[in-house]
Amino acid sequence: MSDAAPPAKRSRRSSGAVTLHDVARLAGVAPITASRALNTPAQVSAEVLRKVSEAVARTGYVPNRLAGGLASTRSRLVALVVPTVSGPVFLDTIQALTETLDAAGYQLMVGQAGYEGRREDALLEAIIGRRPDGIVLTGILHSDASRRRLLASGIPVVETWDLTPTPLDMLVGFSHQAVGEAVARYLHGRGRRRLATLSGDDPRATQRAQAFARAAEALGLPPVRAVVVKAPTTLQAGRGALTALMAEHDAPTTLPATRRGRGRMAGPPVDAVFCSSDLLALGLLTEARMQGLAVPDDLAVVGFGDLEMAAQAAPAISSVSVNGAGIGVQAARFLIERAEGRAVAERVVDIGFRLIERHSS
Amino acid sequence: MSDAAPPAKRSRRSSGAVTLHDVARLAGVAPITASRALNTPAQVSAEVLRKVSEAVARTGYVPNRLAGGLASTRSRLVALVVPTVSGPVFLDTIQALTETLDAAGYQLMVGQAGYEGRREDALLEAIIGRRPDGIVLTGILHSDASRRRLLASGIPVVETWDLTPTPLDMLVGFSHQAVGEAVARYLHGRGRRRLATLSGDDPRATQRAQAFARAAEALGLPPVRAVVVKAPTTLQAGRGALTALMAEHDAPTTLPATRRGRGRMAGPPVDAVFCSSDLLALGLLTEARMQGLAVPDDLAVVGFGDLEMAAQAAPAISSVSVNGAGIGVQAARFLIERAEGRAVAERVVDIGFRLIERHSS
DNA sequence: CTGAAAGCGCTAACAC
DNA sequence: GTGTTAGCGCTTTCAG
Repeated sequence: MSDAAPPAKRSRRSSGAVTLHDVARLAGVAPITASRALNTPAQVSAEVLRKVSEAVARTGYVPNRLAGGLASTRSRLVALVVPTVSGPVFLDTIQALTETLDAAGYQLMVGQAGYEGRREDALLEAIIGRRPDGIVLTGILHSDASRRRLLASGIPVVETWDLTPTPLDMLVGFSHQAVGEAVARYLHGRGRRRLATLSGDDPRATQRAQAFARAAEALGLPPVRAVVVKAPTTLQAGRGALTALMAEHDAPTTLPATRRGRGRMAGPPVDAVFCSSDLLALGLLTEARMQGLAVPDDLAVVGFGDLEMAAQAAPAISSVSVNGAGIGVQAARFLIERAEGRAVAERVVDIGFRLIERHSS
Repeated sequence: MSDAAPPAKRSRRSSGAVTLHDVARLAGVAPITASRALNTPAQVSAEVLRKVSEAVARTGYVPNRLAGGLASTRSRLVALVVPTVSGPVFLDTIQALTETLDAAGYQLMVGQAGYEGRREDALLEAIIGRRPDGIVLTGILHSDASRRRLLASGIPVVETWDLTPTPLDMLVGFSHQAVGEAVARYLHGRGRRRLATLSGDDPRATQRAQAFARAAEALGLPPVRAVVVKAPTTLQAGRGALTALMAEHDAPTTLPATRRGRGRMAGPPVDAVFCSSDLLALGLLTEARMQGLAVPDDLAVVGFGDLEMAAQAAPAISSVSVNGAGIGVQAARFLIERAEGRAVAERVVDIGFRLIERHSS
């Protein structure tokens, strides 16, 4: 551009950092050639490759991915939306996601939507603005506005940790309904009759608890007592919930009022609890022991998430195990495939779950 | 540009998304005016503001932050480097960081460096390439090459969770040495004489353990037995370590060989253990109880991190509490100040720690 | 295999 | 208050 007469007025800002131009000049090639040496080394002669590498090393050049992303419409960035990072549940997924993406040259951006769903729209706008090559959602999307926005953006999306017949795009998760049913059948099979749930108030925990209650009813069991605590769940909440669970008066249930009170038996009102997290389960178990309730004899406890602490507790806590890392790996693969332009054949993966039986039930 | 004759050949790619141009055209103003309406509404007439807002709403326009960042050299992105997200220790910091940044309109990008320090350089390059407005490091930086790179990039940096006389830039943390000393003095004051450490092999845990051992020596206590496990620490590792800690033969210590064996007394070889995490402490405590060792009578246990589980364990575990959220908030503030162009007066904040005494010691 | 030109979508500098 | 112009640093397109 400025090649001839005027002293090439160094206008405007310029971050001051080394650019591809500088590298190219030092290597004695055109900028585009330097670019190719870095991005598609196969397309360039050995000689050029050597000179460019040397220039990069000498200058400490670090490519500006903002510029690259703008020019190529590929940001090599993947965004993740979690309710909060402070729950241990999604940690394995985050870890696996980061590692798998990283191995393919992508970075992960994490956003917290909170459990209220309040910030979801704002967060999504911030994410879309960065033009990520993919978005991973934990759970399925609530707001309709957000759904439309996402669809309009054309960015590949993976919903995770849930299953729905109407996925936005791609999906890797499992059925919370199936979990609730499996646990109910299991406890029934172990001779438990007075079932209860202790759940955080997030949508997925609620789904499990409701399916659990329905399955219990189908098995001919009395109404399931349901105690709900605020998400994210804590040990403390688990401890505090014992009283509510064991109270003699009728606790709120998910069944119609006409059925309440039917089929009550003598003895403690509850002989098995399905908790929506291992944290709740451990808290409950701790408190039960302190109050002289025998686990599992008086009370069976089943958790969810299969955290290390569930296995290491005394007694060891039965729990529903989900392959969180597997979800992360699969989600990353989906996105990478798409980013590389390959079409994804199977867009939905049910990763399943396992009920791990331990001493608490 | 193309205003006259040729049919303005719609060249090249164009992501297809709505751009500021489209919004401006619809609102009947120049692009820069639309830009101002969005970014600095005070500089624009009410009439223009209304028309632009309407155009944005109608088109579903989401600004391309890649382009904005490139043009303004402000990406509104902050990068965080953690060893791994799978440890609960930094979760509060991540949470607080995300929230504080978010409130100011910044996004957080998370990178995992691993505990090996192997990936650190590559990760840093990936981060610098995104031209974030700030970088938060957990711990202080090891590799010299990385230090130079970071310095050269000119990006504001906050080191956290540690203290050093030679910070790279800004710093918010606490002294691990002071922690080790405080715990040693505390246990000595409680009448414990045969001290031990159980630590992950990360640099900060090692620092605490070594300071603990030196302080014990200064107090005239026998050599401190040191058991080291691989980071990240787990409950399992804590359980497994009991045997090594209680073995009668000499375990490796951090003191010279000539001092070993001096001052040995009758009874169990160890009567107090300082663990580098609450996970280790809880595992140790669980195993001790199973083997019939009374806590705290036979064995005092102190953890680190003050996780909820420490307080909720039975017996409740004494622990060193660090204000992880405070670290996150302060780090975010530092970076925001810098990004807004304000100079940061005090560049180092010692956030301190508290030893929480509970039943385990 | 290498290069020149054009422009991704936005904002900093000046004008008016 | 608003517009014009010129890039930010890179990569695509098209030509050798």
